[in-house]
Amino acid sequence: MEFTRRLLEQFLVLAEEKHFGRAAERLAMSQPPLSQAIQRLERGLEVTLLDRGPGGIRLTPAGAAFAVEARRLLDAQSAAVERVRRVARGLEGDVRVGYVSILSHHHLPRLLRAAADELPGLRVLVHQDTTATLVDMVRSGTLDLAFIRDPSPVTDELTLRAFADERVVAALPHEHPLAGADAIALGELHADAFVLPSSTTLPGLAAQAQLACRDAGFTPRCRAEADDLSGLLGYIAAGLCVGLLPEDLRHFPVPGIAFVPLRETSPYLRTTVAAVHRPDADAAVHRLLDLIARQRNQ
Amino acid sequence: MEFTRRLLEQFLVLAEEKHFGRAAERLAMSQPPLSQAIQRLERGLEVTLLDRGPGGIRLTPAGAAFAVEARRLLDAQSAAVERVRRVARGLEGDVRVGYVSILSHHHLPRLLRAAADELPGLRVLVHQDTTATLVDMVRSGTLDLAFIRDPSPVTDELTLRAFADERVVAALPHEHPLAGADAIALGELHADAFVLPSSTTLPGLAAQAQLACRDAGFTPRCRAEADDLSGLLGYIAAGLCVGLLPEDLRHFPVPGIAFVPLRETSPYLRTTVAAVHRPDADAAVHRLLDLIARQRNQ
DNA sequence: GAACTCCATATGGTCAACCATATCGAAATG
DNA sequence: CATTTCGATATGGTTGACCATATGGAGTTC
Repeated sequence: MEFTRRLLEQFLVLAEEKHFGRAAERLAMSQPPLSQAIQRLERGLEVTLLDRGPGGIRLTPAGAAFAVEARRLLDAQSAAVERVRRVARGLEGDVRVGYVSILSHHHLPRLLRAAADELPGLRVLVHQDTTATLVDMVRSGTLDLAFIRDPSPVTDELTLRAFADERVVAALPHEHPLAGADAIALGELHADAFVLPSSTTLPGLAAQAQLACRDAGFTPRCRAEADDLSGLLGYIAAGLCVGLLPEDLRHFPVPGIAFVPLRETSPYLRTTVAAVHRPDADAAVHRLLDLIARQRNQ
Repeated sequence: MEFTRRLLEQFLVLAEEKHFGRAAERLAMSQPPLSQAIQRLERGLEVTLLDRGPGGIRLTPAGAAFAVEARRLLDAQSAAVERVRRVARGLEGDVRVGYVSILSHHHLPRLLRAAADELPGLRVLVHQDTTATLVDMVRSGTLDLAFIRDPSPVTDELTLRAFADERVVAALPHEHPLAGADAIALGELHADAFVLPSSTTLPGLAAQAQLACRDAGFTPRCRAEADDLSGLLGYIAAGLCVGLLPEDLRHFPVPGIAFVPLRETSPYLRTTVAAVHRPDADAAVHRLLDLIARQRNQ
């Protein structure tokens, strides 16, 4: 016994019409095969669905129940097909997204909000980790997509898309003598203690800071390293260190910290946000990437 | 495109094995037709379900989604069949049951409790009305089953099953001089005012009371008629009337009323409870009737 | 009782589903 | 480069699903 859509439809029409002849007409077929189809159905279910009285037919209670179930089965099938097609088109489903801590306050929430608005069927599962680990997870397929601050460790078969290019600015405690300046030269910080992103979490940003300072004629005294954003900002807000950080942190006002632009225009004082994914990423990932690209143009 | 159970099963096994050869083996078929079946499925859905990489296959996100949906569809089908069969066997479904008010305190709740225990899948929809209306509703198919006190109006094609035969006893206000007696003769009430069931609601019981009194040598003075049980009992408890009522009302102690057996053994002083239904009633009704029959033997 | 209604049965034809065997082609392996 | 692995393709056969027309048979109606 197979519950062909056709068979279910035949029964449903018959249940409505309560008349083999009229039902057959609506089904664009002749009456005898409809009789046979319903008989097959009843034999398959081992249940009598109709009371064939003279002058027409009536549904048995089982028949009425099956009419409901048949409708449900048809709907369930259509829904299943719809769902699968939406998943295939990337309009529904799960996307596992990784990100580094430093993006958690601005770029990530912006993306999540946009995704929720424009791709409400998508479930974005987020995971924070170090740059290297994220890249490995994308490579191995544990993540579909990762947002990193620094493309340096991405060398091989992965696809990389930069989507924000920002200046690095000085992050100073409010009590720092230069905290009120419009702009400063990096060299003015040569005597300060620095907090740097840990080289495992954000290798690129840490290295860039070193190089920028070298170009400015000094080696930064590194008092602390921090794994994550709140660690970095904590040291600065506490007045213990100064930092060199992407200017997007401005969007997230932290009490006790002033962000001051630098006069230098070195490539070491610029930083990008990039999305990494496997080139064979599925449709949902591409939807997300498109969304990012569109956002950038706004 | 039809979602044959076979086809869904084929996909599910393949999704588990991730290998056409092994899946085909488990499905007791050779590999090529399995390939074709999956291709048909993909063409039908217009969705790629598998990534055929060298060294095996992987499910696409849509494929994974469809695996879930396929399992659901199969389960839904089985559930539908199960449900319909249970309805056909009378283990599930709705039964519309009518009853007269006088049964509401004892016989009906007993039945409902027993039904809930032994036929938990059955939904019993109850409706209270007069005897005549109930019988009409059963005849017309508005009700499946009705419990009445008095079979008199059931004359035609309906089936009747008596399931309780009880004495009629005197219902006296506590302050009545005979309220404390072990038993009384009906004649002792010849001077009392009576409350009788209304002749529309319970025609049999009203007529029986009249006849019993006539046999005892007097015509009862009827001070009141009541449509329902609380009306009847209300008049008695208020001390305004005496009544002749089925002894099952004892099970429902009413403050202010004493039930006193009668010495007479007239057929007019016996009353039955009966179930009425159409002879072609469905399985659920017969389950209920069987349940009543079994209860009676306990 | 003749005509009619309505569903069941009988018979036959078409076609797609389903399966098998044999073979191909691409990629990985040693 | 030969071999192996693994899925796709080619070809052919069987079967059941599905439909049509013609007919039967029970019950109703005039």
